[in-house]
Amino acid sequence: MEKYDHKSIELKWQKYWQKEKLYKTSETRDKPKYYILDMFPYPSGAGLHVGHPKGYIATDVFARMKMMQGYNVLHPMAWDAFGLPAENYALENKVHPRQAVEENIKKFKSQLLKIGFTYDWGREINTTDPEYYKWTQWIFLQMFKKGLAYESHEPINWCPSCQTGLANEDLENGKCERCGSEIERKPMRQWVLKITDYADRLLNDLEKLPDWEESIKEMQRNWIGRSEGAIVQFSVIASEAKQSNEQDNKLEVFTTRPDTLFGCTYMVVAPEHDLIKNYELRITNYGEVKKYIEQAKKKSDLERTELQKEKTGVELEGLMAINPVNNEEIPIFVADYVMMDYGTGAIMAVPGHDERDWEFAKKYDLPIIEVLKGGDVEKQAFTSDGLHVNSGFLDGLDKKESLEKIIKWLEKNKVGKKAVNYKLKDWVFSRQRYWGEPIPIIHCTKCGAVAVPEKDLPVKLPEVKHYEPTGTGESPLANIKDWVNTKCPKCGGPGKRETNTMPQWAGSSWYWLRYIDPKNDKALVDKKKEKYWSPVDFYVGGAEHATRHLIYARFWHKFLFDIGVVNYPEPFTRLQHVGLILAEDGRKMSKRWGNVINPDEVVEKYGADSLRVYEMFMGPFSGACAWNTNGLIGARRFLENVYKLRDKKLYDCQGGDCKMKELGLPKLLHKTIKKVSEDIENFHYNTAIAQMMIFVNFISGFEVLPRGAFRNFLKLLAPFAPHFAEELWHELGNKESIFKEKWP
RNA sequence: GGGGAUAUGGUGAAAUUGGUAUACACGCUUGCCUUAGGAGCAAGUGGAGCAAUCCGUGAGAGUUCGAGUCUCUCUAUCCCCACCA
Repeated sequence: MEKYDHKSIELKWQKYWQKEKLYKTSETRDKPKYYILDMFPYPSGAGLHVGHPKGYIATDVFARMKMMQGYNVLHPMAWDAFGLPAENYALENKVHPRQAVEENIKKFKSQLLKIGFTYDWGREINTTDPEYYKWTQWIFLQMFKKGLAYESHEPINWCPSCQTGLANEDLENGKCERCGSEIERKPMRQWVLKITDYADRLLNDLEKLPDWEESIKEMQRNWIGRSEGAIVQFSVIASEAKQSNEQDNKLEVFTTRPDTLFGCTYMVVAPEHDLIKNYELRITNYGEVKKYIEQAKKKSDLERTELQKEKTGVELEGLMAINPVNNEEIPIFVADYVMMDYGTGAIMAVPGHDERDWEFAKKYDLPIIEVLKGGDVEKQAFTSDGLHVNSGFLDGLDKKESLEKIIKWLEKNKVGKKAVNYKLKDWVFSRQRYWGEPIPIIHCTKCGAVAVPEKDLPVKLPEVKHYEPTGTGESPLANIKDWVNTKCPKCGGPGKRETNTMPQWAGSSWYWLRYIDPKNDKALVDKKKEKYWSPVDFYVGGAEHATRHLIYARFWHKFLFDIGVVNYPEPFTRLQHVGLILAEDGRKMSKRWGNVINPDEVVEKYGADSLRVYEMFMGPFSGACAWNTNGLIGARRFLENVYKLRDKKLYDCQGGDCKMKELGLPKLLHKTIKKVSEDIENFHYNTAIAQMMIFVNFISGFEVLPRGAFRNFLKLLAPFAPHFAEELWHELGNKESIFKEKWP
């Protein structure tokens, strides 16, 4: 009895597959296609830990089954290598980011190669390759031409530690998602992408994605945050100007409940609101107001939201607003419980029916009017629905009727209109860092921001002596004078290059298209090839990308669809998220805790096939699960039990006459084939493996084994333990790869 | 505060349309064989009891001949968002 020697087996078949070019994607389009995609990794300095390959193994099992089922399979892998992690790693280790990325990719790739994936490495791409980011820049230019990329001077999120601006999506509880620093608001020039133009389509088209997990779709819906309501205009008057008939200004608010307008007894603006600056000379207590604003500014976003215990604010004395529905004069406050980010940065306060407004009104002794029946507004805000009272022409109506009526009234009197508001903000698209795609724009004093002509793409990232962030709000590129100074492509006069770079998410927002046609230098992707391969049939990756990468990716794809580059409006037909693998101690695997397990060691000691079987057997695929070395040994033991089957005497069933028929073997085999096939399709890998174990436990008890049953079993096992199955397959006397066989 | 998910042995977890709860694996117990280190093999393993038997899927109610599964209420944990107007 020979011992199962995983090392020689795995090496042997990896070489064989490479030699036979078994995983090269076919260029012919004569078979049905299946495009299965992993979220590609950042090649960080730490290398892979055993959690990373879980999703890759799952897609690999799936891809192998689809191959055997006769599909033309596209299963590629690449590197998302721009962005802060790579740059920070480079700074820490005092090497150039390009060099760091090269080394890290080498390391990652060697780790992946050992696990035996079906990746077609001929389609490997790298987002930092100029031939790749040429097209990232090209997409930006198309957006610029369509007015979807614009410059803004609005205050944005600034991370003082990473020294760069960030998008809303890059924050976590008011802190930098990457380094945990509290972010500041900083007004600065930024490139912004108008993702809000696509908000409705990004939301509505989720309905066309039945094979996306509901939880991910729900996260996207919440992130887009559509709410229907109305914009209402209030006139603002300054008491000193009353007689002089000074033209009044308007203060606009967004509300989902315009029907409660009769209950509005005061207004609040956010500390950053323009109204305050515009009325500086009319606000009689401007000093006090200014002091309050300064204090509010000092508080980070975090403090502003965390200190919910007591609301604060200051009245803008000398100003009054007119409630358009009853012409009542009401006071205006500045208070930091109103956020500049959401709606118009101002609210109409209805203290009878909103808890925050009620709390504020109680504190500052403001009138509370009941306009919905059903509660006691003296005791607390009544936030449920009720019939309207004290509401003039809305009295006696319910929510639906009164909303319709008030919106009609607002529109007729030109003091408001029906409106939709989104939580989604335009995508702040520039970073003041070195390691990113240069934004292909030239600034000219005469012509303004001018697109770099397409023939001059890519705008290559120049070499620079110091790529540390400057901290001045300018990227390190700004110091390279001979790169910055150039000619305006429009008028030929002196121009300066844009020195901001693109955010980390740019390169990953379209990469699945490049795999289809990786070497094309005439177009981003050949449209005929795209029509065949797109959309991605199955996309597997971490849930943490639900509201960033997956929204950005859908946005870019829809844009490319609109300008005719691609044939389909949605990029990913089916989406599945991977559950984390935690460390043995139940915590996240991290260098910090010293609990990281390197797949190289596992492969060395137990073999890639054991690793693959174990990770698929751990539990339901989308659930988090702690690593357990004993469980891994269990997987190895299963393979050893299969290995022992080699010692059994094989016999051929003649004309359906199987000696083991009475024992129920054919029935069990068919059940196993059915269960494994269905479970792979549904990503229930743990039960697929359990069923194979049942099969092996059963046949282990006999001295003989029907050859056909063993052949079929090996085919079922092959996607999970490819080297192992290939070895036993060839031992049976087969000359071709088991992956060229038909799935049972 | 809003949204989503989950809750079954010592552990990871199974259980078609409601139909023998705990498959498969880990761990543990006992024995055998060996005696250097991921050992192997055999038997056992939800709880209580000598036993027949009784009790068991977070808690409580309901529908049903029958509920882990369906309905309602509650509790706990996890994830996402959050002073969202």
